[in-house]
Amino acid sequence: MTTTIRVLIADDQMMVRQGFTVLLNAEPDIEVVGQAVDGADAIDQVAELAPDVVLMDIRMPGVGGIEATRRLTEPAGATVKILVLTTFDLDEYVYEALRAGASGFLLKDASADELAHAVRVVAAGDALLAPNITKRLIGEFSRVSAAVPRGPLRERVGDLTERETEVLTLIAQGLSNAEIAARLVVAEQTVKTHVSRILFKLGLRDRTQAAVFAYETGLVRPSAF
Amino acid sequence: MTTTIRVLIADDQMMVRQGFTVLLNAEPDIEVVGQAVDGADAIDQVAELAPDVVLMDIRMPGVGGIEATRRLTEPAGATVKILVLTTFDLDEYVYEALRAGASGFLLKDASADELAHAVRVVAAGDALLAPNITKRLIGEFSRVSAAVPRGPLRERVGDLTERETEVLTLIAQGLSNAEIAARLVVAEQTVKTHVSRILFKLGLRDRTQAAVFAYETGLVRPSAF
DNA sequence: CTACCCGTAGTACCTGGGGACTACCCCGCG
DNA sequence: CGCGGGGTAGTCCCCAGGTACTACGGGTAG
Repeated sequence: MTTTIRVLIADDQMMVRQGFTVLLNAEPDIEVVGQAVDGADAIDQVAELAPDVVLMDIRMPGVGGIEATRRLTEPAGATVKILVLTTFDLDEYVYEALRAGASGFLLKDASADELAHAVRVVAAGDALLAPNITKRLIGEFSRVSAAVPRGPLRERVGDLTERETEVLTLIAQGLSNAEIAARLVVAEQTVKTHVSRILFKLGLRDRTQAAVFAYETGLVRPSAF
Repeated sequence: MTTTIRVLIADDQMMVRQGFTVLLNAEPDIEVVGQAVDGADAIDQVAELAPDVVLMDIRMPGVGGIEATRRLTEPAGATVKILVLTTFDLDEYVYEALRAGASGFLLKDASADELAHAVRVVAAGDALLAPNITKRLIGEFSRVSAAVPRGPLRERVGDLTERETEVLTLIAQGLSNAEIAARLVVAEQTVKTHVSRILFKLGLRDRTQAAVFAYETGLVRPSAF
């Protein structure tokens, strides 16, 4: 914590690299230990210099910033934090970068203070986004994870026993009775009994409706989106 | 930008209200115009005072902060921004608050500077989260939306013809072949042909898996409620 | 102690769903 | 002009899935 934060700057434009280097070296607790001109170079230099934080531009020739971020954060033992910097705040970039493992996302018009603060935050293991990006992320998050299942349907799930609920979730994964039986280590007929009771209790006709029911009530959720 | 930012503070603890009031009134561009002791009070005062930003505590007697946030942001014409403040940063609170429409989420241990900065950010229409919360949100976002966005599954839907896609969505609503036939005004056998081709093209076994597929790829979505 | 629920499992039966064909019509494209 | 793909539809066949009914051991609420 008391040691200086070692930073690597990856950007294809020399002016940008030098500008940020000057800005950051002005901070007593931050030291720019290297510069990289593209993604491949960044990966090499990270291996060599072991910086704490990489300031990563997205638009770079050859291996881009997002791909480089992915490769730097992919390995299990990776400890380097990536702070993505870009001129544009296109949604795609942001989401891709975050999925790639970036700890932060700033626009290049950020002030020197903000930049230094961001470096400290990500070095501490936290994350930081430019305010308008945070807003979009929240919006996206809400859109994706909204749909709180609290309807009358949801209630009916409560009528099912624990075992029946278990079977229902397996039905909702597309498993056949035989597969469910194998999974639960019971006879197939037992599964059929459960299935029948589930359908009866929920007032459904067949397993397909049961699967739909499971999704609609939020018992199971789409693993993506 | 030039006008002062009008802030309402909603917290059941008087000490907290007064503390924040003093802190914020020290800022030249921020003015605390009112205080509320619980969610219901906050809703009333917002209607009366029309503040730009509400500092909202989550734990309050009666109508809690999250419910109050929901009611304040629900109406289409709502312009007030909610900045949620809490002592604890439990995940559930954060996600619920963001879904409820909050623009920001800070811990009460934030510095005066951070608080004032946060008020300005949300007043400007952007969003802001405490760093460690940002980190968790990013993690959650990645987890939720990373899985299969551009995966092989999504592509495969493209192989289906228009009619087949139509049939698939009906399958995913739990309809039987006969019902689908009636809906599309064709013979049941025609539906069976479509279903067979759908299963073949998608590499699935039965209509239940097809329904699951439809949900997983986002072709159909849980209708919420 | 009795009654009930849950999970288990069996037998017998019926049908909707799905596979494997074949076939026709229409339309757009080379 | 012929060819191919999409949508339609038919036949034959088989089985997974679902219904109905019975049954039994274990747990627990009354």
